[in-house]
Amino acid sequence: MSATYYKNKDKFYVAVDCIIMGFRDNELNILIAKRPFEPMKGGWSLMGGFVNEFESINDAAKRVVNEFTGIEDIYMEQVGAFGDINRDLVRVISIAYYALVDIEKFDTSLAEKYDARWVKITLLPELIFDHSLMVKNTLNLLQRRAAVKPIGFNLLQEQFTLPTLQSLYESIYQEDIDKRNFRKKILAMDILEKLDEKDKISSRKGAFYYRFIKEKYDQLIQQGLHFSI
Amino acid sequence: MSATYYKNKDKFYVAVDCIIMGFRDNELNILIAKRPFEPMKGGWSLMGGFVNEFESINDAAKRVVNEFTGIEDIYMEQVGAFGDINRDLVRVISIAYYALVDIEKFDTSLAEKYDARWVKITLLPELIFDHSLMVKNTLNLLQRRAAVKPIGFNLLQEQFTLPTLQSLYESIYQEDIDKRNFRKKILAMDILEKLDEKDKISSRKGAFYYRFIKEKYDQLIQQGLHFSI
DNA sequence: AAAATAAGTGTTTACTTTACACTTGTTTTA
DNA sequence: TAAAACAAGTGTAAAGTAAACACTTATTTT
Repeated sequence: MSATYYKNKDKFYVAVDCIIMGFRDNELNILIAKRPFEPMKGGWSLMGGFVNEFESINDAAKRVVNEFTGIEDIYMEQVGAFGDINRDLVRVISIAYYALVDIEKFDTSLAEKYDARWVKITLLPELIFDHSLMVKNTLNLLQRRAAVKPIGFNLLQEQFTLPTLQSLYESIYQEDIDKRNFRKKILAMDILEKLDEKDKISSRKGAFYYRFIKEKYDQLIQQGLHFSI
Repeated sequence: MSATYYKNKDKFYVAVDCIIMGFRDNELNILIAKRPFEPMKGGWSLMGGFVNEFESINDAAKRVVNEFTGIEDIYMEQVGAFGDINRDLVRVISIAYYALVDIEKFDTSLAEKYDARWVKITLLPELIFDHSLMVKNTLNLLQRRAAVKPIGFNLLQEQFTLPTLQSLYESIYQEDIDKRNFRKKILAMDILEKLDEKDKISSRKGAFYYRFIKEKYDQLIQQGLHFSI
């Protein structure tokens, strides 16, 4: 049986579609592009590509994100497989991944090359195929993840202020957070280091910069405690 | 570009692997089978099958679970796609789904046919390929889901006792739960109906049967409240 | 020098979770 | 037929967590 087992089975194109997220102007942004070919030419699309025979799907997703952003070492997580029939002219099974990137590291020359742009998650247009559903599921997943793992820092530069960090979480949860409660909670975990320098751009008084200290986080975990916002 | 776009892309066999869960003897059980063909012939495997060209991956998963259990109308959820290279002789990208079934509805004749058996989740042998990882991820997902959605009832018959329901959650979370706190919480939601009949088999005193009332749950949700264990 | 602006700071209250031990109903056994 | 065995069933108090809430401070602009 084994030799012939696969013989009459169908094969599929397998793609990865990436929900590439950045944080800018106090809001989550997603990189989308005008699709340059049929089907759905001209429609708004996530950044995607096909899986090659000799790479894992994780590697394919990393390759795609790197291709469209120029960024290496990206925090990514799989959202799931989407395989409704008729999602394309030719049937494609697509696996969605979200990626959290520091938008400052984005190679802007690639935006022109691929006709891509960062769009606030609250202002996303309708996307082609099931891409809008992928974004919806991603936000869901991100909300659950960001509550219990310090993944939000992947969206920020190494130094950030607490007001910025708070507005990041507000953008993820799409609701306001009390300033005092937020600071109390995040500082109580003792995973941030306060720096001497202040950000004087976004306020007159200036807000102190902080850094996320991975070692302190690891220590926290080792003590059986956990990150929680 | 469009016409030739797919031309030189690789195609893949796509399978679904199903983590079919039942509840028996106060423990979660998973249906596994001895693989009847190469590669990995004789190894313990989840129940799987290939996706056909003209069905969605969700439908493929439903078809597979029905094929191996005889059960229709199954609660299922996708766990994710697994696509490491070399997971098979011929490369297969597999999409894992978990299914929660009432083990009493299981067509036992199929167990013989497929050399399948229910194994306690705590006593699972090593499974082939990445199937053990799929089970691990499933338990993780199930723990998060069962905490906020009343999906556990899919594993029980229509009538069940509170001690049984509690041991179900204990098996999902793999930890003991306080009897009084558990009852308080589940009854406070007012989504169960107490019946007059008792289960006299598993204790001398007998435990009252309850039923899950979906209408009451829907009402709960409509009030902006939510299920939580 | 006053006004404007966002950063920064503690306490109280409400709610949720956890810990904890005895009584009840029924069957089995002596 | 009484006592022992067994799991079902029940309530309260303490601890911990989350939520609500308003003023002061540092700096720049006018």
